[in-house]
Amino acid sequence: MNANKIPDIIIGRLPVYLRALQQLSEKGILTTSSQELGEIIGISAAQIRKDISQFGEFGKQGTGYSIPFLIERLRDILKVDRVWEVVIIGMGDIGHALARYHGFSNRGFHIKMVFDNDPAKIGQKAGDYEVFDTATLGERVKQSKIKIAMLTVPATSAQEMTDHLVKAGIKAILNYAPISLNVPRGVHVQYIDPVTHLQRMTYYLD
Amino acid sequence: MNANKIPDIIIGRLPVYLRALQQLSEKGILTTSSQELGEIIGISAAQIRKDISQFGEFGKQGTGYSIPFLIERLRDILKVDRVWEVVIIGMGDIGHALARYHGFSNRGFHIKMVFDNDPAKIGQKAGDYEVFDTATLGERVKQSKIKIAMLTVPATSAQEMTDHLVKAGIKAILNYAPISLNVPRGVHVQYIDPVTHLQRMTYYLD
DNA sequence: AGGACTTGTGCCTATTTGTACAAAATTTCC
DNA sequence: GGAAATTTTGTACAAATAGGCACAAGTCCT
Repeated sequence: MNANKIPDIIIGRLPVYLRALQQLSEKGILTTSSQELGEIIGISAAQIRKDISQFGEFGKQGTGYSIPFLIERLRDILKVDRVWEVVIIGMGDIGHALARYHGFSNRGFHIKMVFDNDPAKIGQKAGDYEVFDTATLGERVKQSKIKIAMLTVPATSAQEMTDHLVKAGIKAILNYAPISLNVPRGVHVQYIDPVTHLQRMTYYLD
Repeated sequence: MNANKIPDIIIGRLPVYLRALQQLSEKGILTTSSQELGEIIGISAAQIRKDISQFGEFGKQGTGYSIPFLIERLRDILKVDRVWEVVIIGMGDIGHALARYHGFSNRGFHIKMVFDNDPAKIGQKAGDYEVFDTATLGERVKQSKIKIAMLTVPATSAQEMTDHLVKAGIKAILNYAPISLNVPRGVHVQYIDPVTHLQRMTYYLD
């Protein structure tokens, strides 16, 4: 409803809402309620209503939310109403898997270039991409004004590559290396480490 | 200090602490402080002290924390002082990458079996593993009493596979499919979807 | 002995979540 | 056809949770 500062915890839930909405949309469903959405996602209906109402009154009493409209609003809010170009650093198994993944294009992202430092890989194909030398990373990223990187290098070189990326103007890093990255303010990092995710669950097992 | 209920948000930070400590340990460093740890991870020192103090008085004033001791305590708390057997469902690119990843064994996990439903893959090798038919998943998982699964199948079959896994006694699922899973109480799910992670960051970009 | 560090925690503040209800829209049922 | 029941939102208020500050009390080093 207002342009106040939105808590990051709410921002983190919006992509999940969006994903569920697009899934409903693909089934041809046109409206939903906070109740239904909450059951799909596993979040309370009140929380969903409150999160969404931070940005405007998108629902209608008695009816719920128009799915196409809410998708449009969320894509706008999250700035994925456009296509973001992304680079991948590191063409190991994971980088390769990401390069071949077809789930990016219809959700706001396009892989533009991929890099590795292994001479045996440079110049070869990974998915549809020619693998570039990481030595050329700074210049290529700067020139193309790309803001987002996926980092799939070994932990030992992750910080070094991060420094290069930051210097080249990257503002968002999706880090697959099992290490905490040090970045200046204004650069965002998200972590994907299967082991930390698993360890978070073992606490609750017998 | 007490055996109260520990908030999940704290549990979620412990694996990150553990990872940083093991990294320091590999460098041969024997002690650290909440200050130093906080700078590495990007969390306030007070929060780290408070989190750790939930489980006991592991530090020493003036000195900080013994890294080997704190690692031991965290591994105990998170129950990764043992080795958990894990199955992977889905031998696409990501499942294959996980099957070949060598970062599990020294952090508490061991991949025991891998599955796919594609006749062209069943019986073949994926990493060091023979790919089993998902049709045999229920029986094999039940028999080996495995509690943890990594789910790397397409979104369209993720819920169906989840139901099989739950029925077979799986209590923790690391889900790579871009879909929210419906599971009964007592079954834990962690989500890894690169797109939702990316979308969480685009909000902050220009 | 004194100074520099560092923990664990009490207290306070901020953030986050839950509850409940008026108001609006739709559906049901006579 | 219209009244009553049902559904659902958005929000005010309350409760619960999480995080920051600051300091007494140890510990180490010189």
